Amino acid sequence: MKGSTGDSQLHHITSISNAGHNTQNNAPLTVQPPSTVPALQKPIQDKTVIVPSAPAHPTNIAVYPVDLTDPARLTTFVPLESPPAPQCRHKNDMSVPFTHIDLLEGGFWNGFPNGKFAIDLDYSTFSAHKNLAVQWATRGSSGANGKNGQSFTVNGETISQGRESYKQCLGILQCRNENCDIITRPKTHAKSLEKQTITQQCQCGASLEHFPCESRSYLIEYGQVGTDISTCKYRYINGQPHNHPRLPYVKHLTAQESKDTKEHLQINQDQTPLQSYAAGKDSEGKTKSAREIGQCLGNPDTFRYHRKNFKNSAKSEVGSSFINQFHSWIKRHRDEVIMRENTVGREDECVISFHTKWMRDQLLPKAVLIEGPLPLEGMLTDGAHKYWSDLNSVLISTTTFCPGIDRWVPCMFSFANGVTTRHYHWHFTSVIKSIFEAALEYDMEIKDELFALIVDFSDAQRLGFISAFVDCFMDWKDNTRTHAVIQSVGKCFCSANSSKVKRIIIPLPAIRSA
DNA sequence: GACCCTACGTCCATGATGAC
DNA sequence: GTCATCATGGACGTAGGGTC
Repeated sequence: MKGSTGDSQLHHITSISNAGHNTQNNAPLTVQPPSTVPALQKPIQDKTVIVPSAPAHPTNIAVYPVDLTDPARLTTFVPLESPPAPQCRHKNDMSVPFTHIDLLEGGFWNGFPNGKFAIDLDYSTFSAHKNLAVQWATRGSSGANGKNGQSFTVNGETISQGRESYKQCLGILQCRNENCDIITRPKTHAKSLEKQTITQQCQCGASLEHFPCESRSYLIEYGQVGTDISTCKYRYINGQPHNHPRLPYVKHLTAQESKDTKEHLQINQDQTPLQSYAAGKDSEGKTKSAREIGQCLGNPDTFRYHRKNFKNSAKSEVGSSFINQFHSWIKRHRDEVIMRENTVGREDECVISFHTKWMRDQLLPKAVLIEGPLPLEGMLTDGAHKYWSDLNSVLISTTTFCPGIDRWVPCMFSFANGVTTRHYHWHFTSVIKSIFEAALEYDMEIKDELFALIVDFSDAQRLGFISAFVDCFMDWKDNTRTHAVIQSVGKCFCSANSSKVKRIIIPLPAIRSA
């Protein structure tokens, strides 16, 4: 959003300096560590206790403010009484306490794992915790997997045969000014980090110094059956404790924060983005603001980004979601929208056609509606394949030229779940019946010229039009012609398949006399 | 380690709307 | 008409995974 910067992300946190932060693209968010937090580090064996009385929403920043303990607090957890045997081929899981993800402090993956521990997970747990993504600045590597004829892959039956990757922590950037405690997030690409260290300045104007960190975590993926990722298993091994504080600027929502954000967006669907960002509502009144859900939502654009993703995912749920949205749209515009063919549950093809009265009138020859000897304009019909979020569905539209506004305008829209002859049959049935209706309303004679459409070059459109043309005329109470004659008229329209309407109009007198 | 690719996340220009 | 606010979408940098 224009004018918004990362400044606003954390201005409600008292320990954080707002000065000078812009974005990750120029000046990374920097923070003054709280002076009151003691830097107490104990051996890992003394830290194996869950933090008591975990809050209801442990990822809520209002409950868990930015922790800049230096060095960062070790992750607390309850170790398994019967840990699995170490199997890592590089022995990285030797002498490491194992735990379960629910036994970590707060009972969730917070993105700042610190200290030696290991976890075995299945795919559903791994993905539910966002693939154990970390908030540390890291540089990853897939190691020697697959190199030099080695056969370490995700399909390996055991951990020692699995694919191993690691994430190397890149530490932090600290200000060279002794009186400045501002911490800056290092860039992850080697060249970018080098440039950042050389050229970038701290908010206070002093230069930056890179403090590397030796902490490295490992992930082994194994046991996958074929390409079915849901069968994959994981062993995560966290490395040595980090020698620096947490980074003040987090990049990702945790799994719980994602869930909270989704709920927040669900509740506030009818609100504008800024309304729902500022404060939501539920049946009991106001809910918390988006920035209280997660630290990275302090940036309104990040919230907007997740909101867009949420709406897109909702759109892609083509079942009841689409029906609800369409129903809601029709309700809002029931005074303007005229529903035409609706084959839901009636035919094999799903086609829902609709337009407005004004669009219906555009289907008639323009000379009727606008004074003056205007020529009959043609109609173009085409299907847009990427309009709906379901790529198998098509928006079929018939358009015509409107001299009054000097623009091509739509006359009929159809949602269709395909583009077969029958789909076009139902779309053109709507078009032809609408022309009947409009012509009768304007006391016009029903004659073939009214239906001089130009169809596209596909057989489906041509055959669909002929089929609809025949059915509509056969059903017309005043029809005196045989099926064969009507069909020949329809074919004649389509045989003049051209972008020039004049070519269609010319043979009409002969047809009518046939 | 270098390079490539892609998804993610943020910035920014632009247009719509409403208040004054 | 001017200005402020908000919404939208494209551009672009970054992070992370994959490959060599």
